[in-house]
Parts: sequence; C-alpha cells; structure tokens
Amino acid sequence: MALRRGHIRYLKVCEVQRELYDNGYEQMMEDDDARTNLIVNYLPQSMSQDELRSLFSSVGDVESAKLIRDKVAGNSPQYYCSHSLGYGFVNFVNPNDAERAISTLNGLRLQSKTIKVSFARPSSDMIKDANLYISGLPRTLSQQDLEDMFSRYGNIINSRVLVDQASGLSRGVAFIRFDKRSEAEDAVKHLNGHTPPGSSEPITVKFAANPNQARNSQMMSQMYHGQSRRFGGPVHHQAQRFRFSPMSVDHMGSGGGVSGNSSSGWCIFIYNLGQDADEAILWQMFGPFGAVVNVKVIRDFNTNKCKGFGFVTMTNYEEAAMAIHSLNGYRLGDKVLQVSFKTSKGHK
DNA sequence: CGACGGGACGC
DNA sequence: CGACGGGACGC
Repeated sequence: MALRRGHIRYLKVCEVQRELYDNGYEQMMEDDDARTNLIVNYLPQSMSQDELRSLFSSVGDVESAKLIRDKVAGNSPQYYCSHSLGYGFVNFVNPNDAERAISTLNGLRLQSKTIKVSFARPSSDMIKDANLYISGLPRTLSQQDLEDMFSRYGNIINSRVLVDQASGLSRGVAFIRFDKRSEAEDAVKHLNGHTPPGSSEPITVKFAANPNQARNSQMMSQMYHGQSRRFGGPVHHQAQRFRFSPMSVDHMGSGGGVSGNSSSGWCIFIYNLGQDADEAILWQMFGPFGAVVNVKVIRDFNTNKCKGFGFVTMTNYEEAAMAIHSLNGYRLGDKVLQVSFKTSKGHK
C-alpha cells in the first residue's frame, strides 16, 4: 500500500515518465500483493474489522485489514448500520507471515464457522460476478462430477451442490464460482440447456443472483406466510413500514373484468425501472398501499440486470388501484414509471 | 427510444 | 455450514 501510494504520487509529478514506468511498477505491485494479500472467507457475522486485524496480527505485521460490508443500504437514514458480508482481506507486510497465516489460520473454527484463508487473487473486474447457479442437475451428480463437467471452461474457485436438509440428498441445484467472469460466460454458453449423459433433463446454467436479492425474496415470502420470527430487527421495522398484512390474502374477493387479477390477487405492471432495480424497491413502493402478495423484477438471463419492468401482485383491488393511481408517473431515480394493471399475455 | 413473468439462489 | 473482490492520489 505504502509503495503504491508513492508510486501514484510519483506519476502525478512526472507525467512524461508515466508510460515508461507504469507497467513495470504495476507488475511489481501485483507480484508483491500476490504474496502478502490474503482473502479470508466464512467469517462469523459478529467479527469486526479490528478483530480480523488482531487475529491475523498474531502471526505477523499486518499492513492492512479490510472487512467487507454491505453497501450502506441506500436512501433511508435509519438504516445506517452496515453489515459484514462475512469475508475480508488481510495484507501482510511480509510474505512469510502471509504463508504462515494460511497454514495456521485456514480452517480455524470461530463460533460456528470454519474460516478459509487463502491468497487473494490480484484485484480486477474480470474476477467479479463469476458465480453461476445451476439447476436441473441429476440428483446422482456429485460435486466432483459437477466440477468435471465445468472445469473445461475455466478455473473453478469453489462449488457446491445443495442438498435437502432432511434427507441429505441432492436438490439438483448447485453453485460454481469461476476465476473469471469470461469463463463463467463460456460455461453458460456451452452448458445451459445441455442434457448431461445419462440424464433426460436439460440443465439450466445462469449467473447467480446476488445474495441480498435472494435473501430479499426469501424474507418477503416468509413475511407473507407469517411464519418466521427469526430474522432481525430491521425486518420488523420494514414489516410495519410496509403495512404488510398476511392475513388478508386467504379471503379475498375474486370478481373482475380486469385481466390483471387472478386467484392470487391483482397483478400490476411497472415499466421503466432502471437496470439496477431490485425486489426491495418494489416492496418499498407498493407496501404502503396495502397487502402485497408478490413482487418480481424481470432480469436479463445472463447479466441479471433489470430489463426495465417488473410486476407486483396486490391482494385487494382498491389498494392496487390506489397504488397505480399514486405511483404511475412517479419518478424513480432518473426515470418516470408507468404503472398499470398487467394486461393479458398476448396483448401488447 | 423502450413495453407485460413464471422452479429452485447456499446443505 | 458459509456472501470471493475493497480501495487508492490522503492528514
């Protein structure tokens, strides 16, 4: 770090020399970091950045320790608590210490976790968003089989086949993280829709949703079913804020001349969402108008970016109508939304 | 300028 | 079991 700062300052002062030195220094920095910089995964939720640093300081001089946290969940001042994402980076001064940290701390059990300590790959955007979600796998397929199937497309960082908690049997769903996004793209291109030998079903290979997306929908569906109380404080707060009413779903009127309604409620079409729109924003916008059954942001299969529209299903006609009336023309970010009852499929 | 979904997302 | 990519011209 210190070296890099010096390097940068030097470049600012001496622009003419930039091209001559840049590559060489950059290479040197990467080599340097590659032997001292560690990534630490599966940290307990409660561990702070200071605790991370002091844990690794027991091995040697730590140049920097960084705990990765979620983005300061945007807009609302009452959510100023940022959450550990459960991993971090520790850069040692000395390469020997980094090596010793791997051998002594990798596999260490902390609370209910077993941490993983390994060299961090050189930072680059090529390694971001390289996590794939695979479904439709034969239940007999092992993790090794899975890796054998995917390894020809690139270097696999980690993989996991999900199993049913009760039976311990494969759910036919897995994750694979590649070293590079391009490798993951390659695997999607070649393996999505492919039927493994001995199977009758084609598999689906796509980029995994980011965890907060996934958790959001889980959380919301739990709220809807009114079952779980094990999630934390902010959820209760949101439940109130959204005026979410799970009870009203089971007994609702079904009448209707509008194509937007169905047995599960009134479906609303939202157009002109930004590409980073997520389910949470739909809950936030529609929740205050009444019982929301379901929200869905439609995303591009490969990129996971919002395709510009989504759906919200609300239980009660009056509340849905009020939401449409209030939110149609609403400015979200730099876009003006169009909100209406969903039309039937074939109709444009 | 654009416009109406749909299995599964971390044992 | 379980969230693998931050931050950096600097007090």
